[in-house]
Amino acid sequence: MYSFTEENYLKTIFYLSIGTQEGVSTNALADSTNTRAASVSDMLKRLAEKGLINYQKYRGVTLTEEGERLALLVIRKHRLWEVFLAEKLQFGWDEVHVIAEELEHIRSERLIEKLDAFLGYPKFDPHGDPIPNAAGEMPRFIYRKLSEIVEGTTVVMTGVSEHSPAFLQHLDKAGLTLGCQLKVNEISDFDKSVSVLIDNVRTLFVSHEVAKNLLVK
Amino acid sequence: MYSFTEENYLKTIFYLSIGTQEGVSTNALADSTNTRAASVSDMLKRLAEKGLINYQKYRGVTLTEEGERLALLVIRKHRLWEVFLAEKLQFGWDEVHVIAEELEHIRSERLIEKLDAFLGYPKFDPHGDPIPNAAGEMPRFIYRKLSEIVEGTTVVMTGVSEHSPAFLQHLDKAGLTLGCQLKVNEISDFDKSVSVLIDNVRTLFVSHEVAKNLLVK
DNA sequence: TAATTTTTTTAGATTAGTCTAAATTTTTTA
DNA sequence: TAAAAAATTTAGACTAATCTAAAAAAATTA
Ligand SMILES: [Mn+2]
Ligand SMILES: [Mn+2]
Ligand SMILES: [Mn+2]
Ligand SMILES: [Mn+2]
Repeated sequence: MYSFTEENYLKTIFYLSIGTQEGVSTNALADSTNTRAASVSDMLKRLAEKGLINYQKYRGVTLTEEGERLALLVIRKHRLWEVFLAEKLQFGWDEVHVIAEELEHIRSERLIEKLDAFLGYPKFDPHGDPIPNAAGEMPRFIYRKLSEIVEGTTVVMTGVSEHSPAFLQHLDKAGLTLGCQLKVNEISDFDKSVSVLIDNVRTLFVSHEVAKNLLVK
Repeated sequence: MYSFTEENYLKTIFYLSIGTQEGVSTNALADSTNTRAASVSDMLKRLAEKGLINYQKYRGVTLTEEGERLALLVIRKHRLWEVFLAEKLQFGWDEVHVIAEELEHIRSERLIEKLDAFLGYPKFDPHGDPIPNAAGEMPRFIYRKLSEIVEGTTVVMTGVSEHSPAFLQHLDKAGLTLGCQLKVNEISDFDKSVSVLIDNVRTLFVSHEVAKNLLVK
């Protein structure tokens, strides 16, 4: 059994490892976990001891196979609870993350398997992120950002790459939800803002900042 | 915000206080929390400091009003989660307690109010125990034990005073569930076992040990 | 490549919660 | 009511997770 803290470190290393081969740096971990580099060094020693990370002093860390499996099981629990909160308890997609941060540490395999069944074996969480399976495996989808789509193309909104309540509430106000159809009418030369036709019914201007964080397929 | 450990102590003091005016002893707490008396003494000092218990050295403890309110809020969460696990996830009433021991510490008022609504504002948990309200108030019902019912009387099973999986599984095997009607046919002079007519259809012999732990009205 | 800056690790403390062993207080017994 | 037993508290240590300050290593810059 691993502590909440250890599980959080594994999860953080997993997220910081995405899209890079290099090890995650001590400072990056200190930033993400709101601790100091010294505390991170201590924890890395312990996680290495337990065979969950590959760690050489001053060299950064990567997860071992077992470490990644554990990280993905925590992420599985996090995302399943988010689905529960959003679909069954009617929480907004901007509210579910903080609560799931606590629920993800509840230790009962049977609980999570039954929850999965109760939810109808969802494949994605409320933000469009894929849910790992019970073996700790997660399909990797490669989506493009709305900001990279050329004029005239029609795409579907499949996810977000920014999960802050402020951003998600902004999308709510704009009426941008997962699954909506987006036709890129025009991209402004001036500020790269995007004019999009939503679900063939209304036109919306999306700032480049927002477009960068909308994942589409 | 109080720690898991502090919440567990409050809950334990609450349960050990039931049916007595006297303070709860250090040893009783050590037994119930699987710690040593010395550890309990330490914790009692801290809880007293925070105004959650009335504590004088060597005299045992009682909860203050605030301490009792907090204990009842933890119990509220525990019992609501038990209802969720039993009714929505199809866990047996013998399985829900251990999982609820973890879930009861999730800190989100909105979560528990939404869970309450989702469950249809249940009044009792799967073992027949009443669920405190959001203000930390709990109705007190006084039920009798089946072992105290005189021959010829008909009663309804409303709860259990023993919550071990072994006992609950035993009741499952015997087909004794909350709400069933029990007519006391005969009480044995020899071993105090009770012959009961269940829901007017079948007769069952219930040992005194079991009868003592069945609450009826 | 030598000096400077940045990053990381070590050293030494702190806090919550726990322990064992010893001291103290209360309760029971004779 | 004094001695013995039981219950409780104190003393002193330990572990996990954190911190600040100092030392050491790596990376950058001149
Ligand atoms: Mn999340
Ligand atoms: Mn977490
Ligand atoms: Mn319970
Ligand atoms: Mn608990």
